[in-house]
Amino acid sequence: MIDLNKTQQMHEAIRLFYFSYRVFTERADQLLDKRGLNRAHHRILYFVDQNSEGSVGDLLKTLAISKQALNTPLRQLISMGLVETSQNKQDKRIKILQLTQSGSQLNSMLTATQFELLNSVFESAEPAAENGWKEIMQLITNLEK
Amino acid sequence: MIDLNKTQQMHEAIRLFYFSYRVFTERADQLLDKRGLNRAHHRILYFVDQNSEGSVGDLLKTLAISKQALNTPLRQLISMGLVETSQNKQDKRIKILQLTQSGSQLNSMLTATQFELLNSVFESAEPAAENGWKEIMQLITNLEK
DNA sequence: GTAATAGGTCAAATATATTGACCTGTTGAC
DNA sequence: GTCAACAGGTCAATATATTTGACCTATTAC
Repeated sequence: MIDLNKTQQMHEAIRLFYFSYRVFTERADQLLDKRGLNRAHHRILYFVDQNSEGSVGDLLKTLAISKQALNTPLRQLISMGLVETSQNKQDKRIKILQLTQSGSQLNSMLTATQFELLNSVFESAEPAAENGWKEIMQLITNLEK
Repeated sequence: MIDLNKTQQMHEAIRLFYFSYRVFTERADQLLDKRGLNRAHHRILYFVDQNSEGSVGDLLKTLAISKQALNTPLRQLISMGLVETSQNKQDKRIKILQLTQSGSQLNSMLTATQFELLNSVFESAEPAAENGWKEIMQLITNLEK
């Protein structure tokens, strides 16, 4: 027998993924826009913060974009004094990326809006929901080849 | 006291959202690309299917884009015979959108890859995880103003 | 009869990303 | 020491997305 209910549930899950991601990024996008920045800049700030002292190549792998696509927003962040670079001592070809103090401050502000959103949702949900959500998201992430 | 652990967990949640969404859309994007279509076309197919006999205006509200941005991909789908239009009997200004048989077929194919992904993840996770995930996603979606 | 609505289109501007080609400087293998 | 490989950067051409603004046709509502 065809499980129509299951099909409906799956459609619901797909819709939830789409809308929730949109809501999730909305506030940070607005804040970025005020400074002439966009989601690409946010991702750079976020991952440079998370992988402090990482190289340009590391960032390219993480974001899975071309180096030309990274170049423009990264250069802007550097010239705005939000990201600073240094040289790897062992291998001088490698450029190390780090947030400056103001870069860190902006990143914290952006991230805070997403913190608050997740936090409020985790708190208003059933106690088990947070872990369930994380488990599912982790499993999906792990599917990446 | 500052809860560093909490901060780390929140960072982890943000990262999970980013990567899982990327993985989630990856396969469908590849299939679309083979036909010269993209995610925008997919969204149209998906929401026209979900809200069958909905109007152009309904679709615009759902997708939250400008009518000019909708126009091109929608026109392409119509000329490819994937979406068909008809007129609302009560109000002739309103154009009703529906998937054709081949539009429905393509949509099913695309959606199937996301079904399979979610299904396999829901099945390999703890039994409670699926509902937890849905609850969280629903709560986030409901935050939309 | 006139304003509002649903939908469509042209145009200009902007943004985003891609591929390809080529450059500098550094490292590592031999 | 030479030379290939690598990390990073840049120019150019192209494609694609998406926005705002202006304006158009039908149709409907008052």
